Amino acid sequence: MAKWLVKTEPSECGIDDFARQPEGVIPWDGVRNYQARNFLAQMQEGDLVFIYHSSCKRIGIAGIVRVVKSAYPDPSQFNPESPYYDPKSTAEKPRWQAVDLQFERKLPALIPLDSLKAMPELSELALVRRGSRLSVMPVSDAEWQQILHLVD
DNA sequence: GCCAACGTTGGC
DNA sequence: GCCAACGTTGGC
Repeated sequence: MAKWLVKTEPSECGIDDFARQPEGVIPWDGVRNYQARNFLAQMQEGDLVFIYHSSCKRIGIAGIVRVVKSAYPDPSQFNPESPYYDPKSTAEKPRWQAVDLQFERKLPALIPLDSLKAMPELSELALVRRGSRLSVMPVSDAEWQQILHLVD
């Protein structure tokens, strides 16, 4: 079972949006970066995903969700009304993928970005690399454990 | 709100 | 294929 991290603005869709409907499924769509998309496509049912809050007051890892449906063509790419509409995408050759995510748990406390940056064990994690804008990234088992040790 | 870093686009 | 211009990301 692989592990991942996704960035999100909590004003758009944060861990509390998952917690509010713990049985519900939230499509993770709108990813429009090829590297991030390639990681999305690798996600398997049952994989665990850190939810990272960016561009907000309290930046950091807020909780964990679970992949409940592996990659499928992101419907928003076909919808002219959507901000994620991509006119170059076709049903035959969709460019973008989405997965479905479900609430797993909130962390006992938010893990601030500063704490993550301070850990030498995480220096390879794209999240803490200078200037990294990757919004979907793999997390190794070792990194996952190191991160959880900060709060569990 | 600022701005550095980055990814994408498009002219050549 | 190069690279300048542009738009976006995201921490501060």
